[in-house]
Order: sequence, then C-alpha cells, then structure tokens
Amino acid sequence: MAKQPLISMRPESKGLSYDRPAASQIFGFIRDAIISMELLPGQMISETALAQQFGVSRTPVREALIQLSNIGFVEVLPQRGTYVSKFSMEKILEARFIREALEVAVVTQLATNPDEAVRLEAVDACEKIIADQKTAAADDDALAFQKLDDNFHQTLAGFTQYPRVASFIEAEKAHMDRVRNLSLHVGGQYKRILSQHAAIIKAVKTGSAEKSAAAMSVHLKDVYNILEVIPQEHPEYFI
Amino acid sequence: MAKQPLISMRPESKGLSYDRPAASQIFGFIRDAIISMELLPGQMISETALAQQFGVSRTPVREALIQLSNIGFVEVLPQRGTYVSKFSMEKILEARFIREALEVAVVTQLATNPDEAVRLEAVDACEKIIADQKTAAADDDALAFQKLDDNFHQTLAGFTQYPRVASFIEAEKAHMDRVRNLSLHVGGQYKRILSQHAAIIKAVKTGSAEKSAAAMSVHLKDVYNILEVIPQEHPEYFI
DNA sequence: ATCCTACCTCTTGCATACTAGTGGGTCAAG
DNA sequence: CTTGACCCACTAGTATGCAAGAGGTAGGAT
Repeated sequence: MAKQPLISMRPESKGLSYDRPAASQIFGFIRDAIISMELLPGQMISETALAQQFGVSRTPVREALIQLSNIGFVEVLPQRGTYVSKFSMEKILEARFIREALEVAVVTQLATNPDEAVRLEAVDACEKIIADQKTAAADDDALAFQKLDDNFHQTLAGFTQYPRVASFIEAEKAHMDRVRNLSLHVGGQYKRILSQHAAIIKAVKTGSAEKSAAAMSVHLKDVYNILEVIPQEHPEYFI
Repeated sequence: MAKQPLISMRPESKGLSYDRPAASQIFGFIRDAIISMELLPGQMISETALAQQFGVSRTPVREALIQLSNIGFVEVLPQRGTYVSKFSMEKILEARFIREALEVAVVTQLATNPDEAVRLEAVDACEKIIADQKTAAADDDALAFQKLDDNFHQTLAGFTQYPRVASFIEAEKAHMDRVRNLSLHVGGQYKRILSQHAAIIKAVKTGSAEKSAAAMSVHLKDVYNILEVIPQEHPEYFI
C-alpha cells in the first residue's frame, strides 16, 4: 500500500540538485516543512519513508535528522522512531530567553557603536524595512509582514559582523514562528509591532544603549504574548 | 606502516562502552581532545583513521564530526579532508559576544528574581565555589581552578532553569578554553578572577540587575584580555 | 475475561561497499 | 629547469545490508 508522502513536493522543488550535498538540502526541506507546520508536532517521520520520498538512501536523511535534533526540531528515540518535537511552554520560554539575550546585546552594541556612520546605515536599512512593513500591513499581507519582520531582526544582527549571532537568533526565532503559524493572529498586531520596531530604531538612533535594550525587550515580551491563548487553542501540539 | 594514533588512548578510556551510542561517545572524545589541544588547530583528522582507532566503522565517526563542525570545532572540506579549526580573532570575539550576552542575561534574571530564596540559594552555591577556588589558588592548582571556574558559570546558568542556556554558554566558553590551554598564563590571574567572581555574587545578592550585569561584563572582558598576547606567541594556530 | 508469552514487524545504530572528486607525484615534452 | 598531462592514492558522500531493541498482536494458559 502506497503511503501518503510526508512532505508535499512542490513543482519547484521536485528533486534534489546535484551540486550540493543531499544531506544539507534534505535538512532544509524538512526544517521548512516543520516551521510551516506541514509536518505536525508529534508526527512520526521515519528515515526510511523520507529516504524513499527524496529518492535517496537513508544515510543523508539520517544525517539531516541528526542536525534537526540538535536544534530541537525533532526527537530521535533509538529503536522507536523519530518524531517532530511538540511544543512545550518551557522550551518556548527558553528560546525567548536566549533570543532576548542576543537581540538586546545586538542593539546595545549597535547603539554604542562609536562609528556613527555604521549606526546611521543600520537605522536607514531598518527604516526602509519598517516602511515596507507598513505597506504590507495596509495590504493585510500577513506572510509578507512576517518575512519583513524576519528581515528586520536579521538586518540588525547583521551589523554585529558576527554571523553566528544572526544564525542563532534566526534559529531561536524559528521555534516561535512555528507556534505562530498555528494561527493567524498576526493581523491584529500590525500596529503594535510596527510602533515597537520604530521605537527600537529611534532608540538606536539616539545612541542610548539602555533605551535600545529596553525597547527590544518590550518588543520581544509582547510578541510572545500570544502564548497566552495558543496552547488552549491547540492543546494537541503541546506536551 | 603503522601511523601514529590521533588521540592518545588513556587507560580509563581504552574502549567505548556498549550502553551508549558510539557516535555520541566519539563526539565527546574528539571534543575533549580538541579543547585540551591534543588535536592541534589545522591538523587533519580523517574519518578512516579515527574509525580504526576507535575500532568502529566510519559511520559513527562521521556523525560525530558533523556535530563537531556544527559547533565550529572542525571544518569539513568535501573530498579533501576534515581539519581541526584554527583560531581566528573574529571567531573568538564572536564567541565572547554570544557568551557575554547570555551570561549577562543570566545574572540579570537571577538578580531580579522575585523569589529571594532562589537568589540566596544561588549566592550560597557560588560562594562555596569561590571558597574552593581560593583553596585552588593557594595551592597553585591551575587545573582545579579552571574546573571550578566552569562550575561557577554553569551553576549560575543552571538557575535559569533553561538547560540550553547553560549548554550554549559551555560551548562558547570551550572555544576560549582551547585558546587558554595554549599556555598557562592562568596562574597570575587568580586574584583578579576571584575578586571579579565575588563582585558578581555580591551584586546578585543586593538584587541589582545593573550592577550584576556590569560585574559580569567586566569579568568576561578581562578574561579575554589574554588575546593580546596569545596570537603572537602561537601564530601557527591562528588564521 | 485476564494475563502472560512468543513472535513478528518496524524502528534506529552500525558496518561495509561503492562513487566521485581532489591533490600530489611522476614522467615526458619543450 | 620548467611545465603540463596523466595516474594513483586518499578523501568525503552515498547506497545497501545487517544487527539489536522496542512495541504491538495473536494465541494459549489460567
């Protein structure tokens, strides 16, 4: 009996390209499928099934799954199976803690950067993003808005010149994006998010480390407020 | 011709235990060998050689190496070889940035913890460690001192109740420990480190987030000061 | 009806074999 | 002596097969 494919193969991604390691490509596919909730929390994803679907052997799939387990997206239970991680309040709060620590450090460093040109460059780049976000909000385009939100935080992190900082923030943010993709509450938050982003940039512009850090803190705490309702709406995805 | 073993097999660790995945054990062995500078920066470590040495196949070794490359300890060059990462100022400063961000957040959270009992418990635990460190310093036991230093920072992080925070801090600290193990400058720093640790705990005790964060910042910046001399002493290990 | 046991199937962990690409060394041509 | 082409040894990437353990199920004993 033919089983349902675990991951829908979109036209543009039917196969794997030959010029990059298969394991790395598979890692990306599965990660995206998990973030977009195509693979649901608690769902079993066996190495064999995925291998057949990608048309490769178990080896690269297995290596991809090991990496996914490192970033907490799947859990490998020896001799029992591999499962998409469920949400837990603790893990989400942990991700928030790590993210806030890093992002506060990012804006603090930026705000106190003695080279004012760099600061202005960052402010300019972020203000452009905020302008685009206003457009997305006016169009009620939640997806575009969320991508620009990503862009905003990644741009800020990029100015540290420390690539791993940006990638850590991205990884921790991804856990939250997963939760957020459970529902589209985002719509009602456009205005608050926009004003918070603007407040962060304004504080950076004035060069105040304290105000920048505080503004970022407020923003992140607010974003995670949807955790008050989501677990009740989807208890099946929480531990 | 028999080649030199890459990793010296100490008596207590001749073989792998059977009750834990081999890949995970091998990961630990290689990581420790890299931190202790038994495997030198720039050195090639082939999967085949390691596999023979551990008496296993390439598969678990390979999986261990993938994980080590994730935390920046080795670099895998396809079809060319796997190498122990060299130091670079950028990477070390990046590790410091991440570590400082996290550790500052840790003491901030602890200092502002409304439950005073928790704060006192943490203070007590850390003061015990400081006392032990004083003993180690008096005995000029650099190794014990360093382990207690680890213990100090891990204990603080443990009070966040977020295990990944502690493990991130440990990982970032490891990069610095590698550098530090290049030479034993540590001896001359006992007093400064001790007083800085004491200052951190004192600030936490008073419940001041700002003072705690500042004390931690000062401590970390100071620790990384040996970077002023090490690269000149061992340029061969730096990019 | 309930519990225990044997077994069968599925899982991941590991071993082995093969593929393809890189780089060095050799040797011949200029 | 220099340079270029070829070959060979070695590398990581992937495929495949086997081992060992977990868990469900059927069937028999109580």
